[in-house]
Amino acid sequence: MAGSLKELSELSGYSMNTVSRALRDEDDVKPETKAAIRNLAQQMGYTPNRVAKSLRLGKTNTIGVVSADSANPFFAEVIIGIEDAARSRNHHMLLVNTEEDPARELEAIEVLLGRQVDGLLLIPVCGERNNSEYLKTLSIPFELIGRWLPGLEEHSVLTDEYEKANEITSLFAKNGHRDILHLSGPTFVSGSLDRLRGYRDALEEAGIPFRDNLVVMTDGHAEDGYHKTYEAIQSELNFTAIFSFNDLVAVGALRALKECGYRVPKDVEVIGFDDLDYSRFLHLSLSSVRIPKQQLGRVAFEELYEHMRDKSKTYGRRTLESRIMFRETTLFD
Amino acid sequence: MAGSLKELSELSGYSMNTVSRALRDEDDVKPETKAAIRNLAQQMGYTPNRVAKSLRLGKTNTIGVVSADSANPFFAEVIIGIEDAARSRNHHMLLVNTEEDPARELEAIEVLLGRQVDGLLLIPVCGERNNSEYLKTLSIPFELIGRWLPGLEEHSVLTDEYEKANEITSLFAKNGHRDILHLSGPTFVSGSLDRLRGYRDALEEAGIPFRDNLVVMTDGHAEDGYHKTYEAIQSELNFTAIFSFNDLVAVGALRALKECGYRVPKDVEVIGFDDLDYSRFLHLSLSSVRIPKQQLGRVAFEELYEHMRDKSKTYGRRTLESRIMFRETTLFD
DNA sequence: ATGAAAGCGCTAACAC
DNA sequence: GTGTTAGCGCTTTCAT
Repeated sequence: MAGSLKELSELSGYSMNTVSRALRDEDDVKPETKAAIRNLAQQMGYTPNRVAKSLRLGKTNTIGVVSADSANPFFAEVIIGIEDAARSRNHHMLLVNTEEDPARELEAIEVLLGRQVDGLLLIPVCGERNNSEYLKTLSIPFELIGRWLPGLEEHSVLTDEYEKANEITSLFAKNGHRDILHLSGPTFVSGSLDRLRGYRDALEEAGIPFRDNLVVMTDGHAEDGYHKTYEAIQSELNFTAIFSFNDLVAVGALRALKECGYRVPKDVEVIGFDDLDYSRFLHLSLSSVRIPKQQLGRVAFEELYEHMRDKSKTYGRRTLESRIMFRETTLFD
Repeated sequence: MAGSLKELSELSGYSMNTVSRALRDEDDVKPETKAAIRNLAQQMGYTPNRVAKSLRLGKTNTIGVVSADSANPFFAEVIIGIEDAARSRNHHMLLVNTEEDPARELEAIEVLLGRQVDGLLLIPVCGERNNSEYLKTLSIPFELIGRWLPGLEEHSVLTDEYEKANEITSLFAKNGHRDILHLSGPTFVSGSLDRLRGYRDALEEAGIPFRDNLVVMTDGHAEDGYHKTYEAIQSELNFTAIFSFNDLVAVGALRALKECGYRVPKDVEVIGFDDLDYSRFLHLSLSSVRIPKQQLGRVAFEELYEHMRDKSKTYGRRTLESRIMFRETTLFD
């Protein structure tokens, strides 16, 4: 396997330079020479060493992807989109997970820089101890996906979460609901805030007083959705509709409702967010907001790619549109 | 940012060699020298260039991960496990997706080799047109995860799928079921075969004749599970139990059963496979086989790591144990 | 159309 | 303890 230009040079009788140019199909090499060299290369199964190339060129054709939560099916889809776009641009992806830990995120970025990635795509850790200040000092291009960081809004590719949260809540209100439980996401995720704001503003617009205890924070997973809903019911918190931070939490909530004898959507209407693949096939197909997950990844990469090609390009926020899917857990359509 | 040893050398007055050794904390450098150099490095925010290091050392501390289906929550978990183990060994991961396409897989491996990865972890495409012959010619270590390839069994880290499939089917049989529908996985996934064999052998052991039409192939996703189950019911295929290839398919099946008026588990018992996170929280918590997904990834990496350290080490198959979780979609326990 | 030589940033072998 | 030198495999001037 492998081999090197030097080896090819010795075997072919041509200089390393000519061999290099021939293999890269430059056009100032005589066709016959080119053919001979390429033949030889093929024969000995030569594979160019991209590490050497990267060192020489000061460019690795590699991006770093720093994900806060890649077990989440939502981000798994986003990452597929990134990979897809990267591949079509001849780039690769070093993937690092942070488990929502800012220290790990910082470390990840540093080590990726050492590895000379050409750009960075992050699903960043939000909340108090975020790395926005550090990110601002970076000398390579970077984009944030599905989340935003104060002062770095222009670096984000987002969706219309506020608008959809607002719309959902407004619809509930129009349908006569006054006690709408919001199973919110963790505060360290910026989307939680956007969705909460949408909820809150919609209530205000509908003239319904906002009530603290109708917002119950979850960690964004099914298990917590289940427990928090269960507890809410036990504590005799009355509600007739649930706007859930995401589908996972909604699945847990549906389970708790069922165990407590509530019928969906008759007694309680439920809507999720994200629209995961299987949500449509649940016992009650789940109403949700369809976010273009793969596209989020693709757009983020393309945006990053632009900045890698033109370092002077200015950043601008991108917002993709999502769509509310009305299914069996809600009554309206 | 960045800088280089040369720069540090000039600024500090020491030779590049000394600088290099100081930064790597070798012990034949005078403590004061070391301190001075490290200080300076810190000051100017020096980050060692790992690309240059890789070239020099002929070692990248990077593994290639070739996944056939990383949108699948099952493999998403596996990949978390890989990443976790890799990180603790100071390795990184180039992730490439193949979408079950052997041509893409081949291309992925080739380009990863060009990138000088030290080892390869694959969730390989199985079936007719697989790349097992090519894999055999590889000069770097590799491991297959959760799937096997003929002639490369020793390179796999697997779970006891056959045994659990057998056990499940036997339990159904003991419970009096004679018409057990198996929603099988696609033939291009080796696990489909193992699970099917387990089903088949169990029937034989129980003296129940195997019937072709009780095995319905799916693509492993919820949507197909739904459609295939729906069709099976419409075609008046009688069955009183379903052994599903995985949880996703089972979710689809549960939906179809509900739409057709069957009650689970009274009319039809259902069991899945894999035990995804949210399966416990479905309307009916799903009985399933809990596969240690992250551990699968971790063990595979450790196995690979051993081989990267000692190229002469012989390969041996690893089989991890899974566990059947009895929940509400089945009657036995 | 082809070749010679330099250099990307690093580490290792060998000297002193 | 520290310095000198060579070289990993590649591309890029600059000659010829």
